[in-house]
Amino acid sequence: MGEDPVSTAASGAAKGTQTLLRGLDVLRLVSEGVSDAGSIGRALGVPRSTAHRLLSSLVSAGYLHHVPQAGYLLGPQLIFLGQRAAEQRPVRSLAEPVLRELAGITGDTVHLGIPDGAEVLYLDKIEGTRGLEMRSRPGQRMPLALTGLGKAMMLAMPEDRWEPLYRAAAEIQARHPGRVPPRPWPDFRADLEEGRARGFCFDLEENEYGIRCVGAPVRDLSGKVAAGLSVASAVPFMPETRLAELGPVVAAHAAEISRRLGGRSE
Amino acid sequence: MGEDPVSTAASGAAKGTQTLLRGLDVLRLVSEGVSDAGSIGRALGVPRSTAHRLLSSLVSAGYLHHVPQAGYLLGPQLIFLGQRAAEQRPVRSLAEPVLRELAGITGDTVHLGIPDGAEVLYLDKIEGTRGLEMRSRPGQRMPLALTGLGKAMMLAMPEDRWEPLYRAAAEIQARHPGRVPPRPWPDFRADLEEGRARGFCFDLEENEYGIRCVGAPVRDLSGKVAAGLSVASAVPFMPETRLAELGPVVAAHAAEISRRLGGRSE
DNA sequence: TTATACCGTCCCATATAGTGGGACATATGG
DNA sequence: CCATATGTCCCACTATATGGGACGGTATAA
Repeated sequence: MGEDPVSTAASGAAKGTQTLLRGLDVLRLVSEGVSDAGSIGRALGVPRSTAHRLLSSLVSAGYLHHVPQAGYLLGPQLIFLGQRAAEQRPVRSLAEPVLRELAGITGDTVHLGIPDGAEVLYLDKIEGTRGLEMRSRPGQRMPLALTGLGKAMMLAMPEDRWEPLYRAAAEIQARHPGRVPPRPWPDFRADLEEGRARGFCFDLEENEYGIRCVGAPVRDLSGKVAAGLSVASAVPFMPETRLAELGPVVAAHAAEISRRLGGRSE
Repeated sequence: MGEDPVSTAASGAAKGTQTLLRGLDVLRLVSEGVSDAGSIGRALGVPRSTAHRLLSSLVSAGYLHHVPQAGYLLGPQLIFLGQRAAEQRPVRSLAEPVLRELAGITGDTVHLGIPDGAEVLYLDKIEGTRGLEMRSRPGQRMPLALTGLGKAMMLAMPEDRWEPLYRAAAEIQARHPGRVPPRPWPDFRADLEEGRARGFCFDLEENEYGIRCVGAPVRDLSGKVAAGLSVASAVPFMPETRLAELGPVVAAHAAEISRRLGGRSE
């Protein structure tokens, strides 16, 4: 049938193992709240019969949970694997206590991410105590140039990578009509250069209206960028003066994580 | 070929969809640190060729990450789904702020779990500030009768379920030589009865040497058990006097979660 | 209340889709 | 330097997933 071009986003014909990929797509659908065999079959373009078989297998393996007259939910095995996946990135475990301390000091939401191609991959998120909720989640991806976190990492990259990353981001943003358009390249570049000089950068509602943040890069012992760190909050909590005093604090915590990365490798 | 009987443990012939189940087994193996196609094929009883095809598919779907000359790691998609899986349990989101407060007050590690058959499923864990690390993880399972958290939930169950749960736990424990053997049934039962009268229960190094904890059950609006809550720490931080004063605090927080469950259903 | 639509579950003939043996290039270690 | 091991690719074979359909139970509509 017709494929909606928005679904699996990137690569179209991922080769190999149809059954496995279908099963994984079932997980994705359930994570989006589709919770009965009929709808899942429809979304996948397969008969209910097939969808049901996949669902049963996933349930029996603990990847899904089936609540009799309610539907399917993501299962405990995914909670477990998700935890493990996060732990397998050494940066994440090393950084966690530092993030927690920073969240405690500032009261705001703290993010940790690593660069992955032209995107930032969110690895951890410590909620602030102001009770406001951000859309970001660990495991999520965003173009590097569009977030404070991503820009923080760009500060520690060679300058010749800036423009391609900016272009990639602008292109993606252009495909989503509702989004905030990125600022012009010269401004963007100037902003990054200022940031590099200071050691930290700002995001003044560029990514999301109403949210401001301060970020700084984490480097490994060779000096290359290993991760990024940001503190985010709603505009009323983030006046210019606070942004300015938060900068060095964030940079210091990023440096502390860098220091810890120097220890053991495992 | 010969199957080692320890591998997939529980259910033998899970019917249906071999390919999918194999793929999921690959995820499990990678989570255990097996990180190359050869070993994975061997552990699964399939040729490298097949293992490689599964691995590639999982990589292309973002469930695994492949580091060229190092091996396979759990991928970002699992971090994302794990997060979602935890959020899809309403208890977890409702309880989190309460857990955090309790962790703040006590300085110790706080666990949240729900009953799942004869086991407790850990849903959330807030680390204490004493810097000691416990083996428990969200997504993990343990027999109900062997943990403070599990016993807390048993307090809110009908008495006729106590003995079968105790037996199930004892049986499992018997299969693991190194573990602490459970106390005799009459003692266990008496302990639970005292606990029910008080509204909270203790775990005095029954599950793990050196760890003591205090737990209390969370009930839904119909009065049935919905979850359990426990505060755990090392013996030096948990003298008898502290256990006694912690009890009512834990019970009060459990009650607060129960109250919050009364709100909306979604 | 009765009627209807939908869901979960199971079965089975068909051919599609996964399988696994093997070959090749590249990288690691002795 | 050679030996070992890993990622990658190919292709004939058949084991395996597929999907049409039927049945019983449950919620929603009439």
